[in-house]
Amino acid sequence: MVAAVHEGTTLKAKLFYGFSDTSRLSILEALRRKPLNVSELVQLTGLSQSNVSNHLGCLRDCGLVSREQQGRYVIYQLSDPRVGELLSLADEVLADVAKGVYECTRYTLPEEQTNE
Amino acid sequence: MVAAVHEGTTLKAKLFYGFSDTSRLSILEALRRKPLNVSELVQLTGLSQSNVSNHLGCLRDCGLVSREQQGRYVIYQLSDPRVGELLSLADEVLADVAKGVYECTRYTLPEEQTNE
DNA sequence: TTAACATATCATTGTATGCTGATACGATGA
DNA sequence: TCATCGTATCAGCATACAATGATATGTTAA
Repeated sequence: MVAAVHEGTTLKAKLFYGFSDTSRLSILEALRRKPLNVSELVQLTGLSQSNVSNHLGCLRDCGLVSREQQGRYVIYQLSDPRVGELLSLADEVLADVAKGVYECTRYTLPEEQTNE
Repeated sequence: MVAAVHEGTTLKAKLFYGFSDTSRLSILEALRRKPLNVSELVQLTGLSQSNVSNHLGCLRDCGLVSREQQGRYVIYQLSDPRVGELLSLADEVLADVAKGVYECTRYTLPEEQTNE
């Protein structure tokens, strides 16, 4: 390991990493529509409470979502509209590249769950 | 695990995962400027040949880069201009959110390598 | 065919991290 | 204060995957 990895590259990798997990993506997609508290997110995503909380902590640390306490609820929302834009652009790219991604066997699909 | 994870979400996660590694990002950033063969990428990124080849295989499987054999060289290039756009948009988002991502301790920084 | 170069693949290993269950913390209302 | 609800944190486990080194495949030229 000798090469220069721009600081920017490291940051970008971390940013993308925030989006690279189905659980976190589900959370972000949900928040894209409107702010939600943790319980609502648990309901919508079907993830465990601790799991959601963990991912929220991570997303918050990275500045992708912001947090506001309201009574005993904590409301989360996207901290920047461009977070949503990134998701949209990804959708567009996927519209063309989807087949490739779909067939990509290098990463493990967490088993296709195509209900909804 | 009961909840529905849209197929689209899974795909998006995989797409982002392609961008979530400094090695792959370095490769993509390099290809963003112009098509390159593997040896050039090895040189530019400082990664080992097998490592670069592995990542290229992954990026290719996912449809993010395309491959063209030219004599004994294999030229790689971004398969879609929007791949570059995603990188640009990420840069923009980072311009505002960078501090947060930088200080995000949930993910391990592969030790800051800020030379270049 | 053989040598030399370019790229791809494979097995292995270490590590990072997602998930779970239990528990702690915090806020509200009785 | 106590009970309850909502959220956060922690330890442990299982697993995915990045990196390495060795080797295989493929291409060109002599």
